[in-house]
Amino acid sequence: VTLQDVAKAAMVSPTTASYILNGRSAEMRISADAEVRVRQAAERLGYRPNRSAQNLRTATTRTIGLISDSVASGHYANNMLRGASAEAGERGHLLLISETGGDPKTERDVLDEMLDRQVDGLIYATLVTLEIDPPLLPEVPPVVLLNCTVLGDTTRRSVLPDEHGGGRTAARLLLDAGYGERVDVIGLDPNLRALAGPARFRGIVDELVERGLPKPTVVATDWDVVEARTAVGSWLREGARPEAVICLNDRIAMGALQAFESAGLRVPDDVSLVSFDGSELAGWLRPRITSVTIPYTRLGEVAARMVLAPDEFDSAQQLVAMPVLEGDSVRVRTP
Amino acid sequence: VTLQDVAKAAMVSPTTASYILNGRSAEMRISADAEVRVRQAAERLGYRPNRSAQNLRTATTRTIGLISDSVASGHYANNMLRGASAEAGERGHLLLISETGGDPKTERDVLDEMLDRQVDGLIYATLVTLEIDPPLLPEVPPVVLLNCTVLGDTTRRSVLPDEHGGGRTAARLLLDAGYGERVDVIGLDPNLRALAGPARFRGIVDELVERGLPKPTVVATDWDVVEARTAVGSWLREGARPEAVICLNDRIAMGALQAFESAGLRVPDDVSLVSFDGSELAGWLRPRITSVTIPYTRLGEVAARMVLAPDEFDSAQQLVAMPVLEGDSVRVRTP
DNA sequence: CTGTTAGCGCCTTCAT
DNA sequence: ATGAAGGCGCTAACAG
Repeated sequence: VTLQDVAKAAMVSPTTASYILNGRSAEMRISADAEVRVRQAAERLGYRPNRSAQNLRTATTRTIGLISDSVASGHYANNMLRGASAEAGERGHLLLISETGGDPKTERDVLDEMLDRQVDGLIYATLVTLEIDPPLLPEVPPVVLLNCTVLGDTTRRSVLPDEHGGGRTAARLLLDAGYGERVDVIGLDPNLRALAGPARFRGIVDELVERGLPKPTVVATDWDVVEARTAVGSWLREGARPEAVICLNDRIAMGALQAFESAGLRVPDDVSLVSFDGSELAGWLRPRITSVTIPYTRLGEVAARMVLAPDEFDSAQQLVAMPVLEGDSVRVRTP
Repeated sequence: VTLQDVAKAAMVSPTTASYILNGRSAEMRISADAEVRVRQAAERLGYRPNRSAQNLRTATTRTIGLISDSVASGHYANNMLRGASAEAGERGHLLLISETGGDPKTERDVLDEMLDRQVDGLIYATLVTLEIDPPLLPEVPPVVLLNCTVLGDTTRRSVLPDEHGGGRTAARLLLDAGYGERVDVIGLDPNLRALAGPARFRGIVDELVERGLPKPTVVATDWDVVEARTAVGSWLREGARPEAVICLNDRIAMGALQAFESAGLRVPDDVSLVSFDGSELAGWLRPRITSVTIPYTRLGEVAARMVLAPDEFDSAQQLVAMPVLEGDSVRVRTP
């Protein structure tokens, strides 16, 4: 059942029907009578516009493409998808997704594929926050970088968690609880390509230093439960007596927790702990970990909004705040 | 740059160009000369077919829609997306996704939206394995149910993990290690709508009973770390002395582990443990948990394949085997 | 206020 | 072996 049919049934021309069904009857001053007839006919015949035809005609698809290295595989990052999808849906768009596995060739192919399909916008997302070398992204349709940024390019739109601010938050959490003389940071790994760790660390340092407090000591470890357990274990065996630690993510926190436990240290009684990510894991551990959350859903939402309504943003670079997920891993210090 | 342009540049008619570019030159016996000219022209001009036009003309979009209650939010289930996307990609299709949050109204809207867009197939996925009341799904395009099934409908295509077989596997894991007189199952929750628990349990029971072993005892608990910890805790306090337990999922295993530890029971020295899901969590725990894995990626792949190539399947109901993720939580019993 | 007309870019039957 | 012509369903000038 085509627009023609509806028009015929309502005894108007296709044009009139088109305008009415697209909610533009006002600007054409169409008779209320015709309007009703058309709407009823459409309803009665179960008319649905043919999107392919509309697409061809308008060179627009109400579709936004999301290319990712592996967003849909990450265990939390998928919330980015959810957020983006929801926001896109709000605005009458659907999400076309594809993963590249990080392979540049597939990346190009997928990109072309999406452009061929005339997506109205593109989100280029990475699982882990990082700096990328500019892939050959077009200027039209609008592209937004999600969870990544192009080194030194401030004009390219991008959405990132405010890791630095998150670092400050984490530090403040401990400072407010009375710790300050010494804060230990677990998990800085100089080898990682990811931006998150260093940014979080700088945030922590800045917060401490601004208050005239000493820089934190650092325990290096991979971002992995088992590695962290081992690293913290030997650190403790070397005689460390931490009172307040910041783990650079929840998996490290889990490993640290296990190590503390093995060493007879109790959280939060003997050592207070704060971490990052705000994953479900933080809530599963005992005690529940207080964690500075990566706002994945929000990131996705903002990215989609940025694609569909760039004008609603003043800056091309959007930092999304990292809220705190409260747990029971911080004890207020009583002197 | 349109097909016209290419044809003109190659000095052939659009028809000829079309046939060549669609790899159908053979069936039209087009001159090798023309073929080369067209291909070169296309290459030189950077010709890309207009998908919208093709869509309109062929009433086909090389697109498959994936509607889910919240797949993209689950912490592992997103691998379904990955699998589906990869398989679709293999076959030259892109995935159009949308979440409904389980709301029937949005569900209908999204469905219509996808049909309007002429998707070539649909996957209807649920995060948790369950039986659903038939939503108003069409017969065309082909629809495949992913991780869910319509009560009593055996014609409807669906893809599910073989939970029952997984239950057997879990039981066998323990039996092969020398346990058998008593196996305890933790996590059966009669209130849950999900199919997985009961199916896993039946698999376990069947395996035991077939070998003439007693039925397992059951500890009821929610599928949640904290609940499980509490439930197992009181179970132990009531005097239970388990030797071999099957946790109905990894989060329960985590809770149970914590409870065992609190009670001074060590895994696997004092009690052997097997669980389900095969999530990353299983590898993070100490000891690493041996877990019967939900093959999410595979499920997604199979679903996509089923949509695009139904003929490759003999049965409408596909059960995907649940492989074992080996951990260190089972000790071979020495009598 | 409404209808006529002309494509959007491609595929495909039919004629040559 | 190739070209001409029509139409997929819709929108938007332009006329009335």
